[in-house]
Amino acid sequence: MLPKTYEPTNVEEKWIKIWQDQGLFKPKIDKNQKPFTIVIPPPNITGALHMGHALDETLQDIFIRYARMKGNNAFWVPGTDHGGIATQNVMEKILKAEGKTKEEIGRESFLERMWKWYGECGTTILDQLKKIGCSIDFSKENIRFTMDDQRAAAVFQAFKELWGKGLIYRGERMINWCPRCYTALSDIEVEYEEEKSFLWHIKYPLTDNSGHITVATTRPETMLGDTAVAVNPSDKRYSKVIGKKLKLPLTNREIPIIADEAVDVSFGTGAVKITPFHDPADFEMAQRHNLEMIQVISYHGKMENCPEKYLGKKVEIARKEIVEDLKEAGLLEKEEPYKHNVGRCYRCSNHIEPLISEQWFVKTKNLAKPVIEKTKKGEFSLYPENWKNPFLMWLENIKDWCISRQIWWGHRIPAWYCKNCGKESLFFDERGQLKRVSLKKGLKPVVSKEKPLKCEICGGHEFVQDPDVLDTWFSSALWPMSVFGWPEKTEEMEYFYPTSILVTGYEILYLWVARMAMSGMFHQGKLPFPKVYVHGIVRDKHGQKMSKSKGNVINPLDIMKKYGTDSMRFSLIIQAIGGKDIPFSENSIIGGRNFVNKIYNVSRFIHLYAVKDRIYKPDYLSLDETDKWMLSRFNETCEIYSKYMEEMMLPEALDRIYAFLWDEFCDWYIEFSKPQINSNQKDKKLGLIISVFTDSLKLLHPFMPFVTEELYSSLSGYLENHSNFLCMEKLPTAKKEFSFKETEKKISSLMDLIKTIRALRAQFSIPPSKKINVTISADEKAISILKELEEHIKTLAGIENLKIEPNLTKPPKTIAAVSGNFTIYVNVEGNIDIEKEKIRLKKEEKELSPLLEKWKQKSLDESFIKNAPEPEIAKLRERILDTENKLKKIKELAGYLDEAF
RNA sequence: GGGUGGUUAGCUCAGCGGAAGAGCGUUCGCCUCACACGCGAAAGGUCACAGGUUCGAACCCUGUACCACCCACCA
Repeated sequence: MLPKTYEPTNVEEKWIKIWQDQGLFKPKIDKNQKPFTIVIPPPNITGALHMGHALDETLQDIFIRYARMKGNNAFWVPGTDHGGIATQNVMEKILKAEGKTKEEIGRESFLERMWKWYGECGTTILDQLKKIGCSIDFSKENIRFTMDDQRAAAVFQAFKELWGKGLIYRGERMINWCPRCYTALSDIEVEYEEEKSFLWHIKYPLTDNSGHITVATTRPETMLGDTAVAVNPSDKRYSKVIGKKLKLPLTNREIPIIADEAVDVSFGTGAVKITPFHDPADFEMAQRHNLEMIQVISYHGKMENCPEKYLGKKVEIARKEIVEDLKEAGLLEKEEPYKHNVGRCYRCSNHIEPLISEQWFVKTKNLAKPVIEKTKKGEFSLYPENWKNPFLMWLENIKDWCISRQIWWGHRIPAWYCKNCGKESLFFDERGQLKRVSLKKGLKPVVSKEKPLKCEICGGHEFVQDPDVLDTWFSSALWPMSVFGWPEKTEEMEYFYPTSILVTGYEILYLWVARMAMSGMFHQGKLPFPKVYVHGIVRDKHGQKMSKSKGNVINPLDIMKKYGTDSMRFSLIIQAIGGKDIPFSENSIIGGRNFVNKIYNVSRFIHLYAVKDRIYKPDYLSLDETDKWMLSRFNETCEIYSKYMEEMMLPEALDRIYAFLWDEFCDWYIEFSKPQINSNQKDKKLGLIISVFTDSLKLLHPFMPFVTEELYSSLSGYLENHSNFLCMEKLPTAKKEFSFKETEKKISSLMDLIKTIRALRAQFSIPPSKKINVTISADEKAISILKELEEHIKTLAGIENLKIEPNLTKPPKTIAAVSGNFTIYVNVEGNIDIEKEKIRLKKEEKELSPLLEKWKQKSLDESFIKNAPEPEIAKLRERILDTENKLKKIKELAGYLDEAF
C-alpha cells in the first residue's frame, strides 16, 4: 500500500537524474520543426538563488514545457552572469573575512580567486536550477557564461562595431560615483530613497561688507567646492547684487553672484550655492557661466582640496563639523527639517556621490530609435501591456550610458594606449600598474582584442590596456546573440535567433531588456525576441521586499526541501496574476502542497482498484450520464486551458485545471463512480478515470513537472499507448464530440439536489453514518430524468430507501426542502423541533420574496424589455418562474407543518 | 512634479456591463474502505467615497481620499 501522503524529495531527485541522463532537453537543430526558444536571464554568480529566481525560472519552464508538449522544438538556453560589481563585492567580503583586501593580493590573484569562485558558485546555481525543475539540458557544453571565451568574443565585437560607428566615446561627464564600490555607475544603477534631513540656511557675506546672501542647501559640506552663488535674473530681491562677490565661509576664496534662469525664485531663499563638481544641475550651470570646478570630495568619499581641518574626513563627519563651525561663526541662519531624495548604490546601498569624471559612454539616442518604432508598431510587445508606456517613455528620454567601471571583475575595456604617446595621459600606481587614463591631452586609444604590436603614430611597441572593465549589463545586452555564438555565423544563430519570448522581472526592464532590444537591432537588425513576459517581485506576506537586513528572506531551497518543488511552483504561479508582485509566505504554500497530495491520492485510488499490468481503456460506446458529464467538463477545461496558455495567462490556466481536478473530477466524478467500481462496471469506469486523469496530468505537467511525471509513470502500465516520459507527451486538445451540454445541465441539477439533501441532513444533525429514507417529488418529466440517476443520489446523500413519485403532497413525519423542480421529503423519527423547522422555511421565504419582487418589477420595466438582449430577458423570466415555484412549495410546506406532525 | 497600478469576505487576492467568487482562516458535523495535506455543511461583503453614463455598474466615465511602485537635477 502506498503511503497516504506524497513524499517529494526522492521523486524529484529521481526525475532530475533521469531527464538529464536521457538527454531529453538537449538542443537540436531540426529545420523541419519550429523552434521555441527562451534564453535564461542569467543569474549572477553571487551566491544562491532566491525566491525571485524561483518565480522567473518556473515561468520560463512552464512556457518551455508547454511548447515542447505542443510539439515545438523547445530549447531553453542556460547560463550564468559574472555579475560585475555585485560579485566583486561578494569576493571582497570573503577576503575581508580572511583579513585581506583586494589591493593587497593584487589584480591578478584577485581575478584568479574570482574564476575559482565562478567554478564553485556557478555549479551551485546550476544545481539549484535543476531542483526548481527547469527542463534545461545541463551538460557542460550547453552551459554559457557571460565571461567565457565565446561571450568575450561577442563583447569585443559589439565594442568594436559601436566604436567604429562613433557610438562609443570617452568623455568627462557628471557621473554617479559609489565611493564604497569605488566605481562609476550608470544613471539607472542609482536608487533614490527619501531621507529625513535638514535644509541648512547659510549666510555668505558680501565682500564689500554690504551684508550677506543666504543660501539654502541639503549638502553643506559641498560648500567648500562652491564657485558661485546663483539667483534668478528676474528676482528683484537680488537684482542689485548680481555680479558682486561673496566671501565663501570657512575658506579664503571669493565667489561671484551670477544670474541664471534655472534658479527657482520660490525655493529656499532664491539663492543657490553652485558646486559644479558635485551636483549635476550646478555642473550645467557652471558650463553656461564658465565657472571653475573644484573637486572637494574624493573618489573614496573623503574631503579633499579644502582647508586642513576637514582634509581626509568622511563626508558625513565633515558635514557635522562644517555645520558646527558655521554655527559658531554666526553664519548658520537656520536649520529647517527637510525630506529629500538621496541616491544610493543599487549594489551596496551606500550614498552615491555625483561627480565629474572621465568615463566611457555609449551614445544611445539613435540606438533607441528603432526599438521605439518596433514597439509603437506592435512588433515588440510587453505582457502585461501596462509596461509599454513606461518602456517607451524611458527609451524616448534615454541618456547616454556610462559603460566603464573602475572594478576588476568583468570584461576589460578593449582599448590600448601607447606608453610613449601617453606620457602625459597615463597614470601608474606604485606597482607600475596603469590606474587612470585621461584622453584630454589628445591620447588616442587603439581598440583591439589583443595587445597591439606597433603604435601607428610614434612607432612605439609598448602598450597598456585600459584599466577599467565594462558594465556587466554590456555583456548581458548581447546575451540573446552571444549564447548562439555570435558574431560567428553559426547554425544555432541561424536557427534559434530571434528567440520566442523573454521572461523577466520588471526591475530590470531598462537595465537589461531595453539594452538587449537595442543591441539586437543594432548588430543584427532584428529584435532578439518579439515579446517580453514581465513578472513582479516576490515579496513577504506584508508586501515588503525580501532582504537580509529585514530578516524576511524566504529561501526557495528550504521551501522545496520542506514542501516539495511542485508545491512551491504551484503557489508562486497561482498568485502571479497579471505580472503583479507576489506576497509570499510559508502559509501560501500549503494550498499547493495540499493539491499535490490530492492528485497523488487519485493515483493511489486507482492503484487500489486496478489490477497490475492490465490495460484499462474507456468504452466510449457505453457512456452513462456521469461519464458524459465528466468528459464534457474535461473537454471544456482543455479549451479554456489552451486559450489561457496562448494568451500567456498562466495562473488562470492553472486555476482551471486545479478546479477541474479537485472540484469536478475528485469531488463529483470519482464519488459518482465508486459504486460501479465495486461492480461489473469496474474496468470500464477505471478506463475512463485513468484516461481522463492522465490527460489532466499532461495539462498540469508544465506547472508541476515532478509529481505529474511520477504519477504518469506509475499509471502508464494501465495505458494502451503511452510515452516513456510525460514531459515528451502531446497535450490533449478539446474535441467537439465530447461536449455534452444537455447532460451538463442534467447533472448540475442532480448535484443541486444532492447538496440540498446534504444541507438538510446537516441542519437537522443527522449523522453521516445514519442512512435516511427520502421521497422526491416533481413533475413527470423531471421524474424520468431522476430515475436513471437514482443510484447516485442514494450513495452521495446517504439514502437507504429512495422513492421518486410525481406530484406528491407532503407525507407525514418528514422534513422537506426544495431544489429546482424537486421537492424533497426526508423521513424523520423521533422529535423534530417544528418551530425550528418553521423558522427555517420562513427564513428562506424571507430571503427569496424581496428578490422575486425585484425581478418581477424588472421584467415589467418597459425600457428593460426594449433594451436588454433577448437571452437576458429569457434568463430573468426563467428565474422568476423557478423562484415563484419554489416559494409556492415552501409556503405549502410551512402550511402542512402543523398537521403533519 | 509626472506616470502606473491598487482600494471587493478576518487575511491574500480573482472577477471588469446582466442574481457578489477562490485559497487560507473561522464555526458545526464527520478518521464514510484515495486523501484529516481529507469529506460534508455553514457563517462572513452599502465591492474606498462622491457624482455621471446605461434599461441595468464592483465592472465604463469624471472627480476625491488614502496605499504601493516607477520616473524626474528643484538646491
